[in-house]
Amino acid sequence: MTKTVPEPCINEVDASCVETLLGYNARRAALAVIDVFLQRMAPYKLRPVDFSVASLILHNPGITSRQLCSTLGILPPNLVGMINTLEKRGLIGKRAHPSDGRANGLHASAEGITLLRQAEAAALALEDDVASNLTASERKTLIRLLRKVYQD
Amino acid sequence: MTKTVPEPCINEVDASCVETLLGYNARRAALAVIDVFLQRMAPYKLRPVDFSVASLILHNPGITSRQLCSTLGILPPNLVGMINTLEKRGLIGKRAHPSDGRANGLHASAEGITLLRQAEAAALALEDDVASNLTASERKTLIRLLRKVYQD
DNA sequence: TATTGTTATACTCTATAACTATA
DNA sequence: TATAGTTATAGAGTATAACAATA
Repeated sequence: MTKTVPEPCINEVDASCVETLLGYNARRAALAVIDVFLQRMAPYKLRPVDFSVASLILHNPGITSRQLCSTLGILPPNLVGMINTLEKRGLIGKRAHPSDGRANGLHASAEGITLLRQAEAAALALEDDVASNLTASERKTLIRLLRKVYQD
Repeated sequence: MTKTVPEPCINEVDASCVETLLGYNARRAALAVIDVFLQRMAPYKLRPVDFSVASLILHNPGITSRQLCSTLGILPPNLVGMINTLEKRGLIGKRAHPSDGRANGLHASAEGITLLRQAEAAALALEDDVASNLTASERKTLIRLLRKVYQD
């Protein structure tokens, strides 16, 4: 009989205690996608948040800052800089809101529309790559289940 | 025939442009879980990262800082403070590594083991709550698909 | 020469308080 | 009085460079 000697140094880390947790896996997956996003969207100078903001403006002409904040879960003070940057780049513009003198309606400019369409195509393409280990059906399921987690 | 008047103000925001993206949904879901985590784990004074680090030490006695970093995707300088805090709280301790004089083997103390077992039970309970809209099968599928996104 | 652990530090992201203009 | 947008600022999170001790 060989005596079992205790081995105080870890060769293979057992990460099952965290890998079984939804929060851990969601965060790791989100960071992995964001990592690829930052690389591939660099030509458009759009971070994930900028892209979400600009894309929502593109598809919702006249949307207000407040609506962007509540949709994306951003705090108003943190949106100001993003909007100003997009405006300085000539991608969006502010117009007087038709019924509320305090608010601005946000609209994509002609250049904004052109660039954002390219950016959206690039975003779809990078998501195809980052989800290359998933079938189309699995990807659809994944998104559906993620929405069930954070929606109400 | 009533004339269709263009409506420049958005009543219902169309967020489909971002809600169809994997990255967006993964990030929103991760933030939702982390939000609940911060509230429910406050009694143990453990943020998500602290919990992951401590839990890995508990289940891998003798693990090194370097191993923790590569497992969790943390940078070494950012781990130092967490380890020191856990040590000052008396939850973990450093011992000389058996074969590498540069490294420390990290071990949970008796108090650490007691607290971390409670914390792990609390983590499982809060994940049950945050995933209450999912069946057991859906939750298992969700975690499996998330791992396929960020692994290799 | 390469690696572990560490310090110092810069940069980004997120959160809070308070102000103005309008509803 | 409440809300939209803004400013200033504090705090948390994340990143790089450089160093001492050991492999």
